[in-house]
Amino acid sequence: MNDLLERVRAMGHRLTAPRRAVLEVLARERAHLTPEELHRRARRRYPKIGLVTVYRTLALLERAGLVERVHVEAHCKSFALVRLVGAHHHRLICRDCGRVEEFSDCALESTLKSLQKRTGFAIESHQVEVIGRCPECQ
Amino acid sequence: MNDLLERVRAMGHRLTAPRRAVLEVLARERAHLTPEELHRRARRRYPKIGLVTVYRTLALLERAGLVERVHVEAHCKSFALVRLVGAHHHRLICRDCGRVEEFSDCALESTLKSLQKRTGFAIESHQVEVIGRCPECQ
DNA sequence: GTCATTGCAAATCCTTTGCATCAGC
DNA sequence: GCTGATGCAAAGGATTTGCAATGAC
Repeated sequence: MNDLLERVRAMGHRLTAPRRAVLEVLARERAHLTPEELHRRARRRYPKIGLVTVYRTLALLERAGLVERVHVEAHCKSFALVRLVGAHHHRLICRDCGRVEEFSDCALESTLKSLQKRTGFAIESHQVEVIGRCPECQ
Repeated sequence: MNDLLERVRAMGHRLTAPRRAVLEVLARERAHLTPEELHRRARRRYPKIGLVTVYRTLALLERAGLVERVHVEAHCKSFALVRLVGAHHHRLICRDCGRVEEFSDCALESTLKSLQKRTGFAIESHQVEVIGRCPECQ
């Protein structure tokens, strides 16, 4: 949590109460949340916070690479904190509670290499999302 | 193309001119398109078609599993035809022209097995998206 | 002829912007 | 105190809905 705050500050941004509230919610809940859900929860910590600020904070955190969109739901409206910061990472998501676990060992290298050979594409990146049910929800 | 039309009809839906137009565009362009782009292109085949019908057709095709959302862009607004129908499949997408290639050999079985063991999640599905530049765009 | 489908307009969301005020540093 | 950040209201987009007219079967 403190490292998150430090990161925001290090990028030259101010550490304001609304930003703290959003980051605290994201860090505490290990799930992906829509801006609306995030707003509702952040309000419990800082009642004055407006939905607009949540949007702006998410945009800031996304630019900073601290938060990413999750693609399980139809419209991809929710966000989750990036934990394996900076590193190559993917997500394992509980379809019931939305809980997010990260992992980095996707073992796709050889698959990508043969794809590249077969299609002629110059492969630049990839994303994996695994859906399941977490131990608690089973 | 004809198999697509047959599928729609087989599900008990009517084969109307607007639906043909949308399917033709999706089948011809090997890329992902937003509802708006799709509308613009479909209009060339059937000028009366409204944007609303494009939305409704996409919803129908998505329910039928013939079309899926693509997640490259920030808001996941675009759709692409599913080619390896029914089968397990993933996408290789050109970041410049949006062209989509499908593949099914992701070789993730052992990765998922060990993930499942490590996290206790009951894994149900996964999706992979690979981004790169196609031969033409390089 | 029947009933699903369409197009239009309007409603409804979701997200972004403009602007005066506020608060970190 | 300077300047970035906030909240509010309003604008802007995207998507959905209501309804009468149309067209597939």
